[in-house]
Amino acid sequence: MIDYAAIEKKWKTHWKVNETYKVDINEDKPKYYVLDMFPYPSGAGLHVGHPLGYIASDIFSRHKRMTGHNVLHPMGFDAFGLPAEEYALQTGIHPAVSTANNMERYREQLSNLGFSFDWSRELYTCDPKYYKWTQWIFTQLFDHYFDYDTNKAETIESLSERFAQEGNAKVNAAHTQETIFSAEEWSGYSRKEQRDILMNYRLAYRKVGYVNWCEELGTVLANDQVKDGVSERGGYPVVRKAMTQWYLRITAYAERMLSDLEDIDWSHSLKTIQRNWIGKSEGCSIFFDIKDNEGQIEVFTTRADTIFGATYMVLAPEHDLVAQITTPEQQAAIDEYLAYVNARSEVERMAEKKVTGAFTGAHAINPFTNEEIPIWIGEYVLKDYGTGAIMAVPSDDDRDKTFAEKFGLPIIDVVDKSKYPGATLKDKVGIIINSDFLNGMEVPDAIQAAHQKVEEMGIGKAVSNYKLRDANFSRQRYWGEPFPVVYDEEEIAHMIPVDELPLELPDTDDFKPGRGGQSPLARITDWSTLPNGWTRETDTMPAVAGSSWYYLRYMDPHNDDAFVSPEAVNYWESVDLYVGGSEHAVAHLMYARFWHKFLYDKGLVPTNEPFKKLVNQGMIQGVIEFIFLDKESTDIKRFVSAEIAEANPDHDYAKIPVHVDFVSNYGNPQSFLSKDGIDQFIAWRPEYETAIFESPSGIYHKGKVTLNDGHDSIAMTTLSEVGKMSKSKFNVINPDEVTAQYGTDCFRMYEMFLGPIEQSKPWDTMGIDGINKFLKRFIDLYYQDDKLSVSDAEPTPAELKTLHTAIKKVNGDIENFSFNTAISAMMVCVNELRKANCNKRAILDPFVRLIAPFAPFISEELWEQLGHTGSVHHTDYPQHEEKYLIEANVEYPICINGKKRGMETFAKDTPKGDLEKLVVELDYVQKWVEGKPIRKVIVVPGRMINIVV
RNA sequence: GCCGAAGUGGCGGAAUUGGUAGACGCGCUGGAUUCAAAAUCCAGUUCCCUCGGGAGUGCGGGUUCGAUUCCCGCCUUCGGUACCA
Repeated sequence: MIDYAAIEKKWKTHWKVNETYKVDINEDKPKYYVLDMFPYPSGAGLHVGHPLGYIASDIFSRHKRMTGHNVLHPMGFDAFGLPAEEYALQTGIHPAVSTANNMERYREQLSNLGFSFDWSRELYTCDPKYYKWTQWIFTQLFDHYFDYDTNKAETIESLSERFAQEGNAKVNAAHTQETIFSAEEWSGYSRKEQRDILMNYRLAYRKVGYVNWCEELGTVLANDQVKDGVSERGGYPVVRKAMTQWYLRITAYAERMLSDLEDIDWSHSLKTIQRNWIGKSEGCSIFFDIKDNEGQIEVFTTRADTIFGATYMVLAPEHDLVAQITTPEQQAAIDEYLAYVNARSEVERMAEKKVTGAFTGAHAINPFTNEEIPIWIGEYVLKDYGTGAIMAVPSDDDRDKTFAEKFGLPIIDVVDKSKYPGATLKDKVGIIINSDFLNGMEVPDAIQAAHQKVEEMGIGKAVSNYKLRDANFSRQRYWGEPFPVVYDEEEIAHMIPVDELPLELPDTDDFKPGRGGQSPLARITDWSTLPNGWTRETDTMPAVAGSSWYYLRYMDPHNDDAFVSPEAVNYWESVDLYVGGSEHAVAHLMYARFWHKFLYDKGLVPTNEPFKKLVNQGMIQGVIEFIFLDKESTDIKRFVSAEIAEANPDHDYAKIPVHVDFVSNYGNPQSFLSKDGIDQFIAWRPEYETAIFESPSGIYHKGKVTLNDGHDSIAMTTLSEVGKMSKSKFNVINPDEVTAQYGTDCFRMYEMFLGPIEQSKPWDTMGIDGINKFLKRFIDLYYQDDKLSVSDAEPTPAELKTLHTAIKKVNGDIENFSFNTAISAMMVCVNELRKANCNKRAILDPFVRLIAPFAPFISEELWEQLGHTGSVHHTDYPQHEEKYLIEANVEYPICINGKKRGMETFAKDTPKGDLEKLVVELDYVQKWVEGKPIRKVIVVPGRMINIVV
């Protein structure tokens, strides 16, 4: 009997002392970079869901290593983040302390799972040595703009020189600059004015944005801290508050991020998510004149063909023109509406789609009809999409139609869809009517014709628009990277030079927000105010900052002179295989691609994309168990079991989650709370000490059980629902318990055996004993009467065939990330070797190496017992030899009209023609044919034979 | 609504290019061993059946000698996303 705990301890120490998994640049071997997504070290520790991807990537890494690659497989922590700060607010424990503790726990748990990380490369984002370079990359983004003509980032100095020579009219760059100026005007601007204009071109820039502001809590809230328009904590109202914040101009890279998706090996679904998120739409921008006003309204539309049906316009409530064009008579109505909009949070706006709006009193001129059309404002038009203004075509757009109907605005039909039954307003089909020169055209042609006309008239041009928005990069929080930014007396932003970085996060013990929703850093005035009167930026960066480039730092983690050395990055290039959850599809994976492309433009990295291949692992879900609280019970709380609640669907019950540790038959539909379970529940939730627990089996009250007839014990059945495994759902299963019982290797293989890696599935340990038995039988092959017993006899052809079949299958399956089938191939191998009583070294020696990536501890132990020195993980992976797989005979299934009727064995080299004749003469074939003519005999060599009658 | 993924025994799942449906494992049934149990081992296990067979991969069609696999139309579940002009 093998002592798993002892060998795990032994080899963990051995690997650490001997630096078994340490890796360095080695030009003699092909490199391979395998990366797991950066974990956030939460206080709850690892649960059984986390390791799923780590186990898969570890098996893959070990396999790559054993097939001659120099494998970089690092691990570290995404250590800045909101949970640690919230925890600090509740407990007073400094985020640096709780984060360090959590990381220690993670490190321990991860190394217990036998992962082959090179821990000498560990990094964490809250380390000043690391965030020095996060800050430095930010300063680089600040110093660059994106030029659409060169299609890459260029220095801001070169832009400044161009402005001095020719103004900005011809500059084709990503920007938020609203005015056009000449070279002369530029030279006439003050230093402050020039810097403000440059700010509108920088890749890291400041602008006014909106945050979820909660007055009562005095703080800014993240979207997921807001529920139904009120704060999750306390339920206080949340409004939108304007604040000047830092943004990253990710939109500049929209087109490149979209087209480069073609070249990377990511799942189809992930690419689609990113494509939709970037949301390219092709259309046309058109300027509308405003009656009695010099300004113009620019709109973006994909349906320029419907412009004859544009009977009014709508601006976003935040649109800059609103104040200018509102007439005195309408001022009150507009003010009232703006107040209403401001009181509504983003979330609320999305949740209830009410039709609201107000008339500005102003009119625009439809450039095609020359009609005056009213200008409204309405919250369904978004400031950040397109131009923040639309031409409304109520006859051909659902939202415009609802709006027009509510406010009594005119509707002109411009598209005849009678030829397209079933087409909705969204479909771009039909024949144009009531539209002058466009009449009679099909919609797609009319769109082209309208674009051409718009350009001829000089009132706009065909453009692409993207749904993607620039990234808000400011957080009014403590636990994040400080911006390397100081402001002078004119509020001009200056970057801190690299030799003065890192700008360290100042220490404090007060994590409450500063005044007016500022970051806690704003209260540390001796830090935020400099001796010369300049001030520091007091906001901090979001968690995505550190995770946007960490994969590069692993290549050269201790470098104080550069974010990564050219030598390291030219060797390791980029991540060959990235494994992680699809929940990062639009945040982390977008930002990292954006940063990488910027660094590529600067020549600082040799590749255009950071992650060549990406595999999404599924989630391991948990089962959440509930009992039902009668909402009408007030004095004495009354709980009922799941079947009582089900029987009374009209009664009002609250679903109360129960900690899964108390539940008997956990995970089964018949899960229940026994008397002990109820006792534990009450100990856990003392507020229910006096509650009554009612089930068909009896009643529990204050520790006493009254049983109903026919029952000998109480069972409160619980409702079982599959859901996310989460601390808040009380259904977290910790891997430590499983590994203690079965051993780490068993746990690793069981998680892989559950099914395809990309599929989500609920955790249950029902089948773990199958893996346990398999490992025992595997080890038993090597032992006789508790002693190692391996013979040097020649293996039989059958034994070699068994082994090489497994070798072939396992190699292929690992490459395909199909670990469940690789394991079953090894199971088949063990079963067959057992039947053959095989204990031959020539078979068992390769088998240890074959299983090594899956079961690193057991294999290492057996390898040593077999008398080898050196780690099994540094040996060569077995490769199959075709000669052992060749069979002299083939067993053919014999089918009549596609139905299998029997099996026949023929020599492998029997000619097709002979097979056809032999088969037809078989007794049972004759019986099935019953004299009917045989139309055809199909022989698929090595596969099957089909007789068609 | 839109986008994506997936529907196969009692359960997790397998079937590499259209070629033996249900590998492997769990569970269950029977047997061996045991005073007994656990553990272990052996055998069986898609469903129906008149023991000849018949049906069968979400449902309904189609292509094919042959379809879990390809095509058309639906249904269900899960995940993402949402006033995107």
